[in-house]
Amino acid sequence: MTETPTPAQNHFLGALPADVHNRLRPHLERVPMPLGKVLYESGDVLRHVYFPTDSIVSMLYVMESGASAEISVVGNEGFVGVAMLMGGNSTTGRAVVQSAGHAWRLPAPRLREEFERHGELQHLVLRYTQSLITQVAQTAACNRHHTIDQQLCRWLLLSLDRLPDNRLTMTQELIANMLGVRREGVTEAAGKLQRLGVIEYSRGHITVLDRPALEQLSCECYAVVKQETDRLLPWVPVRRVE
Amino acid sequence: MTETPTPAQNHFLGALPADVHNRLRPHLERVPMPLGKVLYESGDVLRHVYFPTDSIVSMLYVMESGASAEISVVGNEGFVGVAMLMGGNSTTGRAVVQSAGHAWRLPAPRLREEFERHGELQHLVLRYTQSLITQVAQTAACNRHHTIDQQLCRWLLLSLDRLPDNRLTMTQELIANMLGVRREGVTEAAGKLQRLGVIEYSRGHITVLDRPALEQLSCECYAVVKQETDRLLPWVPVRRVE
DNA sequence: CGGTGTCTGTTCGCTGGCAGACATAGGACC
DNA sequence: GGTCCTATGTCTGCCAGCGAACAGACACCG
Repeated sequence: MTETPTPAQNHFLGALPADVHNRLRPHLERVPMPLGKVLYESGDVLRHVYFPTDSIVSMLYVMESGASAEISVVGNEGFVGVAMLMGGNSTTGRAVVQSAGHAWRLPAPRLREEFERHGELQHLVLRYTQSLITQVAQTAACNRHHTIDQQLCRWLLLSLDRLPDNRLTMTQELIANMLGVRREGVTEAAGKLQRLGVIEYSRGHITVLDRPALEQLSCECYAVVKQETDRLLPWVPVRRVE
Repeated sequence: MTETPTPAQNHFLGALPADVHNRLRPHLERVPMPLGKVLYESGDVLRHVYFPTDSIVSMLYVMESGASAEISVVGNEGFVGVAMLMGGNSTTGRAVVQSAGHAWRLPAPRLREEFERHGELQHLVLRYTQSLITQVAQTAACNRHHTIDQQLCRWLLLSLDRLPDNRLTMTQELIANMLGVRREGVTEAAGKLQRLGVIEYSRGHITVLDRPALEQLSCECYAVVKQETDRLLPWVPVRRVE
């Protein structure tokens, strides 16, 4: 990402008509997204929305016991803060930066204003919301029925689709938190993938060597979500299989 | 339910301003909702939306393996077919009548027209959508971390809130499908509740005897969803604790 | 260069829930 | 009243994933 940063590096922003873009542009601010940064805590009022370019944000639910589970992932295909437009102004769950990078930040009232013009932006937001619901729902079913091995593959693929290359920076501990399983479980699953030559990793750096194999080993959930997302968000460039 | 049926028996319809109600009323048709009826199959184009009065509809995801999992529940607080308004026109997942009764049915285009007036109906729909997302997300986390025992309690409470009395008509087999677990698991969990005197059941008829106990035994997920739903849908009468 | 903290690998025992198989029992229907 | 079906109860393996504990190993920092 050495090119000049532009809002269009976020595909949602890139899909907006020129007039909408021009209205929002003055209020968009490029901000760094350091790993682990918490954008919203459960119950917070949403002051800004974030359009990631090369970063990834996870929505996490944290239970009373302290256990957590990832609900959905947001990368350069969408934005963080949908709840703000739905009338609730706040959200259950926590938004955490899961992969460091940058995002464009917009004050919540600016997005709301534009949403209430009932124009193209509203259509896009609603479609995006629908794709989010699909993702969350599939996660629910996946959590019920699939093994850690399968879910790890799904999760790697989801992340990969939102990153510029085939290398991820994240520890097994972090992945375990996202999947809502023990770190040891991830170690074991990742070990299998490593032995199969599908991935390679060391101390927080994962390189995907064989993406097709990953898709093979993943549960159906990845493909289901991807297909529905591509249908609902036709503006997101479909990633070539490497 | 011996009173004359009116649309307002569905609280969502009941919350609409008079003018909106008057526009929709001629197109509303009261239909029976027999147990097990499939309203939508995965991928179907949505032709109608359904506003349950005394019935309950479950959104199910069915996996390739045939295993299923309930994603969300809809009763007299909302309606089935949100996806139609979000721009996708179809859903992933299946909508099944989980508790027999009736609903008001509206042709999808009529609802869409009204939605696109950007008036009060749109606001209500968006808030309702937000509450659905919360429910689905909490289900995902619940599926990951909680036991069958806890989930059964949660599920009974969710159903109870949507029914006129404290009696449910549903077999353990059916509940197992909803929770995405084996029938034997439900038998065991229900047996415990029966022994504790919390419920009573025989051959598909469940009577809840001690609702507070049920809330005690349930995981936090019920309360979380309920609280957020009450916040987002203030028009739904809060049910007194019996 | 050595120390310290972070990340990863591995082990042991335990339990929740699965798979399958089968026994019983209340209703419904003839 | 008998027969059959559906709903429920229970059992025997079995395994994935948990909890806890610990050992090596790389990486950075002073």
